[in-house]
Amino acid sequence: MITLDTIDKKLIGYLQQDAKKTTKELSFLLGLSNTAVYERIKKLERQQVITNYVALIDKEKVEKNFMVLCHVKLNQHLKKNILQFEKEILKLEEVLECYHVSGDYDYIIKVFVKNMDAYRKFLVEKLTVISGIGSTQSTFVINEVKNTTHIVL
Amino acid sequence: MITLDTIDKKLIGYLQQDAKKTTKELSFLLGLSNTAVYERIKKLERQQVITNYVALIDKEKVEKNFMVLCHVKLNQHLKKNILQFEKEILKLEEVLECYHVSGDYDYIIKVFVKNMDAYRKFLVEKLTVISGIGSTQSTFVINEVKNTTHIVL
DNA sequence: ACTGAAAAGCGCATTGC
DNA sequence: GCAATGCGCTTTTCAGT
Repeated sequence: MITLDTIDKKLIGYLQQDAKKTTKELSFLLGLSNTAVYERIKKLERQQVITNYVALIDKEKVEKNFMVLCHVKLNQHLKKNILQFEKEILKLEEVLECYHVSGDYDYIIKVFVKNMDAYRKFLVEKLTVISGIGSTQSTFVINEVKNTTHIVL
Repeated sequence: MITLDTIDKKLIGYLQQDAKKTTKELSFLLGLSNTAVYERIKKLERQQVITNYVALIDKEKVEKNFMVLCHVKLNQHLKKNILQFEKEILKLEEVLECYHVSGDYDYIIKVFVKNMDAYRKFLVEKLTVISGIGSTQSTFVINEVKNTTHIVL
């Protein structure tokens, strides 16, 4: 079992906000030595608490700011259909997230495309061609109020 | 208007996968010199195409892997209610994402907590105390099939 | 805009406290 | 478990094309 003390949690918090912070800066913020901070980061990486470091981009600036939450229902809950659907979804680059959920629908997927036309194309050419899909229902995002990757511990 | 050429798009792709890649590695991958890559990255940062660099963590390892998609309906669509709700949501650390959406509900929020008990507490103590909220409907995530921050250009 | 080389700063490993 | 040293690499700058 992994146990994180207060300093680890603070450290993870800082790195979730800015991965480019140097150990020097972090050691100042945490009131620790350079080496201590370095060892803690390496440990968190080794334990796979920190999985990776990524650049985040502005979706508007790259014209991928048309976002849709699409509810998907399979027509039969056969293991074969489930595995097939999940395998195909992983391949679709327009789908950033996919969750198997409780309730009326089986999956909720988050899709990013350029505009409505691109979405229509995605729907007819990529999503609904997956075998086993019963129905879909698209919920369009009018405004992104909040979107962060920062999990507060 | 920002225009990105093929090299920029490739570069953004690499950095979205691994922000720790050195300019040396990138220059090899892109077939450019160190400085050329460096200048392109700096330009993308200046243009705010790349907004920031973050560490991603394993939600299971930090015990925040109980995820709920909660649909929220306001009782009246007054500008006052909307602004109030959006302001309060920004403050809730359990809410990582919030979208104003079309359809039967007004907002969909993505919530990360430890377990069902923590979610119940979040619901009664933090979410439903926001004035103007009409109703909520919680959709529980059974399994995370896909979750990436990588937008393919 | 790209190249190449040279300076400044940081990461990383090691030593000793 | 922390401070200090030193090497190597990376980032950053600069002159030149």
